[in-house]
Amino acid sequence: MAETHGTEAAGKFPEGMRVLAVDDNPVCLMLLETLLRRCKYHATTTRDAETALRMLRERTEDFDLVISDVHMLEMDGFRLLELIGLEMDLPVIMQSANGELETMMKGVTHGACDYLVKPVQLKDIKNIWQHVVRKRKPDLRSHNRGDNDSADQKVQSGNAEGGRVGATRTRRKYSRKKRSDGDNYDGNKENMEFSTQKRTRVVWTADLHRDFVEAVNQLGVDNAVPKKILQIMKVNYMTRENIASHLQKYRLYLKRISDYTGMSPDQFPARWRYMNELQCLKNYHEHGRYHLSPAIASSNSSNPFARMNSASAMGTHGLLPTQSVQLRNSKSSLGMRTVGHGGSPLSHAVSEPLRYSSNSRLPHARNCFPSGPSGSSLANISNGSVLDTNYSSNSYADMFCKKLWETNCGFLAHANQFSVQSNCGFSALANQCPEQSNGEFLAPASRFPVQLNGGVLVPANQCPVQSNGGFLAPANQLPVQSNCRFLAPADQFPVQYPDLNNHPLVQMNPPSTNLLSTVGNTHHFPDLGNCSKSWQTTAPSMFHGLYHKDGTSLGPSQTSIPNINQLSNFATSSGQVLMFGNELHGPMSTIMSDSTSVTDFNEQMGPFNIGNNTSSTEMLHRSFTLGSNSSISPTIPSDSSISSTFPGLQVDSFAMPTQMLNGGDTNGIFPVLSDTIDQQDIFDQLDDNNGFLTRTNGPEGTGTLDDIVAGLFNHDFAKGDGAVVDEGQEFVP
DNA sequence: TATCGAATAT
DNA sequence: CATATTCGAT
Repeated sequence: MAETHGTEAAGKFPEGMRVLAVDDNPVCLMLLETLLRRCKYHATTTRDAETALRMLRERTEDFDLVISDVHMLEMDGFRLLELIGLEMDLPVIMQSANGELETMMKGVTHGACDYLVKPVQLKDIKNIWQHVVRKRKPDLRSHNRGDNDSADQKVQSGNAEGGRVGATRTRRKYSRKKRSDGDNYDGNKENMEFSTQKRTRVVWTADLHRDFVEAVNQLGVDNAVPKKILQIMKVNYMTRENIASHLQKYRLYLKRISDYTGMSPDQFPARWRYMNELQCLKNYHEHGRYHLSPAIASSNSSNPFARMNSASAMGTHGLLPTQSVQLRNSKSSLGMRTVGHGGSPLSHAVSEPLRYSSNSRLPHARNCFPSGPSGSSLANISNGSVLDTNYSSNSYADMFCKKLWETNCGFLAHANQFSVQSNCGFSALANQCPEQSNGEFLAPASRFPVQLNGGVLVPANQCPVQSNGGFLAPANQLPVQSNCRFLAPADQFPVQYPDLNNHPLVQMNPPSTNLLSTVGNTHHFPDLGNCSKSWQTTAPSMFHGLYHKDGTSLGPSQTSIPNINQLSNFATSSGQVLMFGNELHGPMSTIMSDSTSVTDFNEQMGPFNIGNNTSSTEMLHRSFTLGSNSSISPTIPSDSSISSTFPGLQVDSFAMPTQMLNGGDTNGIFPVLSDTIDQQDIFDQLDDNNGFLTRTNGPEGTGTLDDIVAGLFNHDFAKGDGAVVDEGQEFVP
């Protein structure tokens, strides 16, 4: 059989193969080394396993294969074998003078790819390179199955899944379905039990998941079945079962989304874009401008709505309604989980939610709690600071958003409340809607939110001509919005509200840190050394109950929390919904390709990102770490993302609000002027955000935090009804 | 621990 | 194939 050597094919492999030889017997070791050299391998020798392990750990990639004696003083060869099997993916050959079958069996079942009986001879050593090849090219082995390759034989004979033994870690090592293979299952079972090699599982990386989602989209959610998905994905090491398992989880995830929104998953792009545009409008209203980025805006930068090509707009952050959390320790996620916000202080206080099915752990309201703006909570609100405490969760932010949309942004508004439409609204310009033979107009996708198919036929008589010559497309012409008009009256727009009348109790911990020293209403940050930055508080709170008696910030130790069950359906540990955006990437591509990158005020400005998980303590630390003026401060994260987004861009080492960096794609958030990031602008935004969160002198009902929180609790704090939350007390509205 | 993601069973 | 249960982690 012609062996393929993979990457070595071009070279002289196996010549120069790097072998680490371990034997505490110097004579044996020397003999082994000699043999290795004679085979033109590159041999490294050591007399103790500890050293070998250290060498391997430090530079795994410098070795191709390990030969170890079984009987050694300090560390048994089997132990070494085990550790190598666990930590790295190297072929290991055991050798000993003991030719007992039992010992050899132990070696092989513990993951050794070969077992040599001393005295080792040249012919034994000559062929060991095959183990390396096999290890590196797992798919070769399926072809090898049944081949009479001598080195193969030994390995395969003890294992039903010889074709997969020793596969790289991301590959399945064995599979029960192979039971029906016909060969000796009992023996295999034993091997499984004895095997000390890490059991390999498919790890769904973001990339894999993206491919998966693409495949699902390609097939259509309803038609997507594991087998077809697998075919499209073309991942040779995965089984249909792997896909099925993931699909199961993915469907549950989609279900959570639709439960949350009342929309089917494919309706999301519309909603999303709508939110985005509302945000844009809001920014425009408040600031009278859009932030166009000369560095990144393309030629048709006059289209202020076409900014779907930012990661934030794509949903990696920001515009997605923020989430409440199911409290638990953080873990990585593909975004398909119920939980979020790692390290919540409440994690110990909650129990596992009801499990209707083990893969669908539907969140129980009890496991969720709302919190305030980024890194803050009621405690922070109470003293007017926006500092971190241990509270973190997003559902307040969510409600906050909704309130703001309602009161400020016209989320539930009629079309005529979108004044910006007069120049750049949702209406399609007539000359961009080619008339069809049937008298209808084909609106370009970029003008309408959900035209996954590249356009929509808008009957002319349903598109009232606007003063600018555009047509206002009614939502019912937009395919995905079957149950609501795009510019619909409020009652037709399915905004999800939390059930504020149902308040399960949730334990809340008081903040564990108090980094602040308070001077007047300005907070200083002692941890920051010489840093002169301070955080101006802007608003005292009406929530007196949240003050500690001595005036320091204190959160409620127990309070009533609105039932936010509806909001708890998706969350990620970072407050981001990573895969969500990715999933939309495909459907959105039509829009994106016809879009212009526009830097708006970042998500911080609006309500959407308030629930960012980035603790503001951390943020402040980073933000106000003042670097030298000559280089990028290492404390600034995401430098690389900046520079990759803006090649050649000089980033001054100023205080960079981390949260902005985290808050989305730089395309979407950085005010970029003349190829430099405008520091002042960032701080302006930051200040504005802070003010936005905490101002008290806004128009009535326009979304001061107190207004909103009061609203959440159905309680008129403004009337001075007094504290409702106190330490150890239950809040009764 | 509780509870995840993936594997496996039904 | 869909759904439920189990498994192996952390």
